[in-house]
Amino acid sequence: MPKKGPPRPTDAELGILRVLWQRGPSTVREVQESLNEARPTGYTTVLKTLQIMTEKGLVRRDEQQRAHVYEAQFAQHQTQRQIVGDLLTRVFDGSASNLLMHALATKKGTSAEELSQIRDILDEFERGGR
Amino acid sequence: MPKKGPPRPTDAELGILRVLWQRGPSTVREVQESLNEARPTGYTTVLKTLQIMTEKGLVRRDEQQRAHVYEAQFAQHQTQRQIVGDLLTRVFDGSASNLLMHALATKKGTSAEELSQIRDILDEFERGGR
DNA sequence: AGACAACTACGAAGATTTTCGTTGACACTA
DNA sequence: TAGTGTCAACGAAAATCTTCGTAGTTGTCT
Repeated sequence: MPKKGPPRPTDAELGILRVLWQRGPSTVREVQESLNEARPTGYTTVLKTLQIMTEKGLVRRDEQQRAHVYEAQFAQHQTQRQIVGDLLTRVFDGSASNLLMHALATKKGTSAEELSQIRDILDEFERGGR
Repeated sequence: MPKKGPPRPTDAELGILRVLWQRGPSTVREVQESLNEARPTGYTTVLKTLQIMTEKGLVRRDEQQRAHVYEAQFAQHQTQRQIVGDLLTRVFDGSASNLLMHALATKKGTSAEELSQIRDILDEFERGGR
């Protein structure tokens, strides 16, 4: 059986996904203008990437309107989970504690709030864990 | 000033780095045989990648012996930190708690040991933190 | 209808990544 | 010294990623 998950998005694709997650379903123009604020990006560049992403199944396309509307196929948290899972095995030998340690190390200014938030996650995971 | 950090290793490069971190300084042959166990990889493929990695500064090469000896330029934890830092900003908007949450979610079978280990890290980070 | 603007589709170029075949150098051995 | 095996170097092919120019279509305005 072809049991295939979605491919890992590339850097450019991830940039587009972030826009779609933030804005919701959007036209090419809207995505392009959003990306343009951070970094100059041509219209056809965004269009082409979105077409490829459609082929890959990373986004869905609604062709009802003249300007097609694109929407992320997977929720942000799903994609985040996939990417982290991949990283966990490829870079950290599956050790979540190792991962966290390095994550904290990169952020000198981790707030107390964030730390207690992490503890909450641990508590919940321990309790309901399964 | 050209203040440039090392480039993010590609997938194939990361596979080689993992071998070098595990084995220590190694010849092309040794790396190739090690990689071969997990996935068939040609000798010249490994050699070429190591040459490119040398150009990029990801590995150092000792040409004293006939069979050159390669060594990772950066310690494993340095590279791990770099990769996580990159991921944190590109995928998680800098939220370490978010990152951890998704990391735990991918691993159903996170052991109690691992959880307490994470707590230890938090404690230490909070104490010595900054 | 004619002109104009916005859009999609197509193709291709340039860059990077990954793989491998071939060549020539070097060392060991019979 | 001739033969055999191992090695680095080189180039190139295949795949993927990223960008963009061009063409053709559709909708709108006058």
